[in-house]
Amino acid sequence: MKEYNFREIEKKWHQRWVESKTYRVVEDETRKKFYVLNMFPYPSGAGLHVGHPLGYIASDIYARYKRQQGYNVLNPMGYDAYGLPAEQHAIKTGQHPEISTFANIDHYREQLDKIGFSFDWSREVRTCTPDYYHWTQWAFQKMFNSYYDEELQKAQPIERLIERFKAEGCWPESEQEQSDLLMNYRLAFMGETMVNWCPQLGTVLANDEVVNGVSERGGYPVEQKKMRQWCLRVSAYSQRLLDGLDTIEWSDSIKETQRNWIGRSEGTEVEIKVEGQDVDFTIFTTRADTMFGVTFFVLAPESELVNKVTTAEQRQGVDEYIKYVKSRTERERMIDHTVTGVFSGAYGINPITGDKCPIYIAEYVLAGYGTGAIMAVPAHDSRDYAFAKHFNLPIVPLVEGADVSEESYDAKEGIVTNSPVSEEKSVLYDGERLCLNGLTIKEAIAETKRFVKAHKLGRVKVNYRLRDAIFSRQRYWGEPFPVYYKKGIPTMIPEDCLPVELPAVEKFLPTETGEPPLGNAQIWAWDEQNRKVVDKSLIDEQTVSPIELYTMPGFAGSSAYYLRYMDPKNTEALISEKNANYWQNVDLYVGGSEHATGHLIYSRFWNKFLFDLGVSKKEEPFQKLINQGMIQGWSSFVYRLQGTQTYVSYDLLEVRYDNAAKKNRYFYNDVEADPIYADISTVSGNQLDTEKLRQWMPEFEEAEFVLNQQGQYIIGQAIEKMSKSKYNVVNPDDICENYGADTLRLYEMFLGPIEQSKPWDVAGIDGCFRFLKKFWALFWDKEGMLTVDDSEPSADSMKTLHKLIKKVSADIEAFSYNTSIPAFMVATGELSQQKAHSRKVLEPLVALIAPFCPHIAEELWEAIGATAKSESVCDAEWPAFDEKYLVESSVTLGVQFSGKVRFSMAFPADATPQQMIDQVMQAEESQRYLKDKTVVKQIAVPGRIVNIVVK
RNA sequence: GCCCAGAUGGCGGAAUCGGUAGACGCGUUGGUCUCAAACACCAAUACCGCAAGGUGUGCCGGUUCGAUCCCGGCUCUGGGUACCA
Repeated sequence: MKEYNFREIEKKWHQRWVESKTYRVVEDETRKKFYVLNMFPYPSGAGLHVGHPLGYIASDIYARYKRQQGYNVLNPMGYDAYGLPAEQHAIKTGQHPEISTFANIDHYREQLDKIGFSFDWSREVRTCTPDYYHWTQWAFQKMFNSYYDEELQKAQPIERLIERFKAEGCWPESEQEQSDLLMNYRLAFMGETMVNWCPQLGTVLANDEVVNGVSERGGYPVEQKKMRQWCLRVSAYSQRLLDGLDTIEWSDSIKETQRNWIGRSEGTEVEIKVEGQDVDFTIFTTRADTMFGVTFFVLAPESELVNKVTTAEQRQGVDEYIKYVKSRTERERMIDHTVTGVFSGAYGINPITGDKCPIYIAEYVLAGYGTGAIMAVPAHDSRDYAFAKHFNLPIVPLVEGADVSEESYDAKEGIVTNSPVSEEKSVLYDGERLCLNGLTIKEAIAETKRFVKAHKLGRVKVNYRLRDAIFSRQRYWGEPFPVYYKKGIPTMIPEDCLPVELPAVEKFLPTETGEPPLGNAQIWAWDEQNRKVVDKSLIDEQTVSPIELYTMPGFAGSSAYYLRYMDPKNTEALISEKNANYWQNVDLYVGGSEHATGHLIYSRFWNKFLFDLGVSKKEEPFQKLINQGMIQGWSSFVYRLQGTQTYVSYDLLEVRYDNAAKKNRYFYNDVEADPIYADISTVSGNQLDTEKLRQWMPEFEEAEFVLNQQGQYIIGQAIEKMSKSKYNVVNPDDICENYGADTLRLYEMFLGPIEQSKPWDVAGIDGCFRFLKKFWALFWDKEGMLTVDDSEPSADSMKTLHKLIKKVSADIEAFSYNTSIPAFMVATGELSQQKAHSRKVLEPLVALIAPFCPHIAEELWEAIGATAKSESVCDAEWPAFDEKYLVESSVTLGVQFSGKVRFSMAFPADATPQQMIDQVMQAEESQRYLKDKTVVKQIAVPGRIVNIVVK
């Protein structure tokens, strides 16, 4: 038999695809488009691991399938090339980050090419190249020059706002004041905001880059700091970001995550007067029904009101408290929820009851949400309750039957009472008093809103948790801002001078004076007259001004890359009108769910802005989203006795659970052993190759091992995310080498549902490889000659084929690849049994497997001299399903007695229920189940079941 | 705490409409081939039982002729989020 020589086959077709530009995509108005996209990778030094291709393979199968259906499929790939690891590598080695980044990209490309993707590499983008970040800078400038018009609910040119200010007579004289005024409206603006400052990384971080109070990358502590930063007014789009979720096909869980992140809450703002002072403040509440239960007010420590309100006697205490709050890191605040706070000395007046209530300052109220001030209702809010108990403040229950002696009653269910307790406790407004007694909580909220609105005590307000994104970073390896400071006023470098290229620097660390790394750049000033970047020494504060030293964050370049693929070489625009109209938006986007509150929010925001500008043609960038699960790695541990070079086999250790640290600790003769990662290459099964470990890293050279009785060193194992630092990365290269790309593709899909995370396990890979060999064998006889002929296929073969077409088509549409591979296996077995050699069966079979295993498909397509006109199987028509081949004359069904299946029986396909029942009642097998029994009921559903209920 | 998803053999996982639970692969066992091993191929494989038969989709209950699937109540696991008023 002709051998399945995958190495030769795959090499041949990789060359062929490159030579004949098989995957080049050209806009073609006569064909329907389909846009498939993968989240582009960050090219890390560790290279591609087996987790990366999971999503790429899934989308490649879909792309190839759509292409065989006749769609013009755009399936591009590129690199998210700016990032912290490259910068840190540069700091360590002094080598420019571009060098390591490009080297990593080359390595990625080499690995990707082995797997046989149908990417159109002519459209590759890299976020760090000037021709790409030109348009990142351009979009930033557009945002700077736009504001969000609340009436039109869309972005508008800032000039319109200026005209309006002029018309209303509130346009200031000085340039500085004009700039300050507009900064409150621009979609990209400079703001003095509390930022997540990471001292170790020397930069600010966005909310989604902070996880559990430490930086996502590196895990360094993060503190709150007030800084002037570039921000994007993402919050302006809150409602549209929320509404858009209903129009896209994403998983419920990721939509829900985004809804929570946007955090819309409808509530009421109420104005509170401070007793004896000419100050009021506004509180926000979603529980307007509890106005009668307010016993104190609380301000956030960062609130500007704190200073105004604090009385002289309390000044010292308040100052000390503020100092204490500032000293706490984000992390400490998150972990430690002990009640802290201080009395300001002032009292606020409850406009509904007329009561005066003390105003406290406490860190449990956040400055960034609502108005930074709350009314506290300890009876019905657990946080207020804890605070009231701690400071001995009164607790007034307002819901019938609510017992608040032990804890607050937070539920929004029940009948309102005590509201008001008496007439004196309710202020008269225009002859009306608010009275909520007897209403449900829902009704009471609505009634209070009406009352507050009617008597101008406040307003109904919708708040969003979503914050504006901080858009500057104190780093080198990012997009430079196309901004200079003319007399201190941020000014845009003219659009036609873009891109402003990242300048060269000697050192990638911040300067000695604490400026960001770009402070090291000598040629970094803007000459207005000559319209170019010049040496800093020329700065004269007239026509030559300093350029921004910040760079843009990681999400800048990744927010609109999908648009650039539509027209990657365009030097005049981000995309041409023609290409934008043709490709519209991404039909299928594949990537990890970990981007739910980062990239996938920023991208939607960015696209909505470009949509308002008319550049993007669809309001939502990604119509359908599939989140591939993570492929986890098996991490291996060896256990080193503390203070020694002795490593003890896992099975000899005593494991104790440390409740305080919430982790296991290991002991050998009461000496503690620390788990240390060992590289998976030093391990086979659960045993360590001690020699390999000694050679792996110098720190193990002197290692001594305590082995178990069998003379083995057993390792500890854990399933974790694949990561370089855990030494559990399995790369796809070895699999390609040993089994071929087609087997790898098949196996990764066969592993389980695409959206599910699962540990990498090579155990089943042989099964996939065997299948491909069997599939290959369908086409050749013992002498290695083709067996394909032009004979008429048997009915059985046609049935097998069409069953397969139906199953595979439905599976691909549903991204359920793991179930279509078994279908191929079964069909292959059947066709082999049937000795099917007819071209009419085998040719469609090759077309069916092409999306999964393109190499073997191409080879067979060529070998059998496919009659279909397409040169490459990539363009082979997707076989049409025909029901007629599946029509059966009889149907075999399970026969149930009292709901229990007893035997199976063949029925004519067109039998009526009565005929089926009759047939069962007369059947010999039935008699034993009918004996001595009474028939209670007879049910038959054609094609489904027969059930005879007996007693 | 809140939100979301899930729980099926020794393992990964099928069952897409409420109708024969366990497809397919791995593993295991037996066999063929071989001097032998590997490869390959064939057969068996949910559990208990010699068998007839019985029990089985995390647990308890419900709806139904019939429930892995629908409803109510739990338990556990994974993920997200967390002073958001």
